[in-house]
Amino acid sequence: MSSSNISNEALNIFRKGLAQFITFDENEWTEFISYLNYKTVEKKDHFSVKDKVCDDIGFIINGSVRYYHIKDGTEITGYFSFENEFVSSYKSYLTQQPCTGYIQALDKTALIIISSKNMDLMLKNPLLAYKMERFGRLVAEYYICCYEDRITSFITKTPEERYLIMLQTEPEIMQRVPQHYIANFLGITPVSLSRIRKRTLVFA
Amino acid sequence: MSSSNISNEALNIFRKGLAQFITFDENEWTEFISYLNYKTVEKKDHFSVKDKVCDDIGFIINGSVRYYHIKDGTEITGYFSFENEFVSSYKSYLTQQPCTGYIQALDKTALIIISSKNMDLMLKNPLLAYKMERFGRLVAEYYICCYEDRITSFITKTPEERYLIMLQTEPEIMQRVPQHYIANFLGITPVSLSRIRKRTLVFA
DNA sequence: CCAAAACGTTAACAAAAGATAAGAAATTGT
DNA sequence: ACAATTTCTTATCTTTTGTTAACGTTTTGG
Repeated sequence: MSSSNISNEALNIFRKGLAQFITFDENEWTEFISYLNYKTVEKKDHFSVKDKVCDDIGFIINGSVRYYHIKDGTEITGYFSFENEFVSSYKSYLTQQPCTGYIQALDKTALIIISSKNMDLMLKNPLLAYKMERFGRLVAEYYICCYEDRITSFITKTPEERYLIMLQTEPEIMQRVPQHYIANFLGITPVSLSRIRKRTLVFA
Repeated sequence: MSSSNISNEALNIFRKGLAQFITFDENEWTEFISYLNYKTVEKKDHFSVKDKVCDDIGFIINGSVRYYHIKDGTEITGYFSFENEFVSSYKSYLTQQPCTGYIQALDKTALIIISSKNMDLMLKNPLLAYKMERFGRLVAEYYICCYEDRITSFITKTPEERYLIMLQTEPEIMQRVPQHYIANFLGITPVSLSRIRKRTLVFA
């Protein structure tokens, strides 16, 4: 894991990615980027670890990560993040409580980082406060929608249905991550997913 | 379903409930409450219905509601809200897309309502905009934490474990809500929950 | 390039959950 | 108070999933 200055290329990618939520004028942008850091995480290294507070929210410039828990000595992968997405152990970041799981890079991953300290400073900086509150609101609302869908699928769908839906709605994830992580994500074992695949005979 | 003016008692309950997220000075409060409505929903009536946009977010003064989907003609209850909690079909409210499910009162329920139109107006009202952005952020972040926990439990726990944890962490819900709704909430059938209860022999 | 590790499939068996139906118990509405 | 409805349990049977282990393939790391 290394930190350094941020390239203009990375900043431009970030600015485009943020446009989904908020845009800055030049004054604001200049101020905003003074609060950012840059970090790279080598493949298999960890972005955050269990029992430590996750102090950072990251925006992935390139690479990918998974979030996993350990249960009975076995890793269980709960979600993934890819380029142009945020990654954090949100509950830990937001509440400053220790993480219950790990975030690990699946590839060498480059991120722009907003530390919780810098986020707090921006929320107190008159030039940025309003926009950062709004930014935080819109990002949180975006994730609420994602999470709501996911919970609904656990409640109303069978594992097989969740798999078939995922094939259609998230073909990218299906191709980029190992199948046993997908199984965890769907809430089943890798063996069970292999059987579902054989049963449904839908190979994308 | 009826609307009317809001009693001071209800407003005080609301103000206390909001204090978890945000406080208002008297000027702000006077302005804020001019955007609120009051509504009662009779037992078994609906707060929001499938295929219509959920235009309201409600704060429950008293009563309770459940959120359910219909799958193959059967109702599947996804969550509950009680006194001093918010209720909405959040994704529909936030994105202005039609609901995928129903929100129904379990008892006669009284709510203070923030319509999405009034929320938009407050977000444009200079006296309130900043605080409402912040309020929205904090509420959304609160729900992200709840949802994250729930997804993690679907990924890492068995139905039996989820039941036992729920007994400990949400005894209130267990007592107030019919068991077959709890089963849905846990992601299993009512018959299966009955078996788990027999197996574990833990009756609160 | 080779050994080790990781990954996916399959099989066999056990455990759990789903589906359906029947009946008891509790609640509700009139 | 009592009939109707809802709720919970139980039983039976089927389907699915979990568990463990074996095996072949692919990928990884030196």
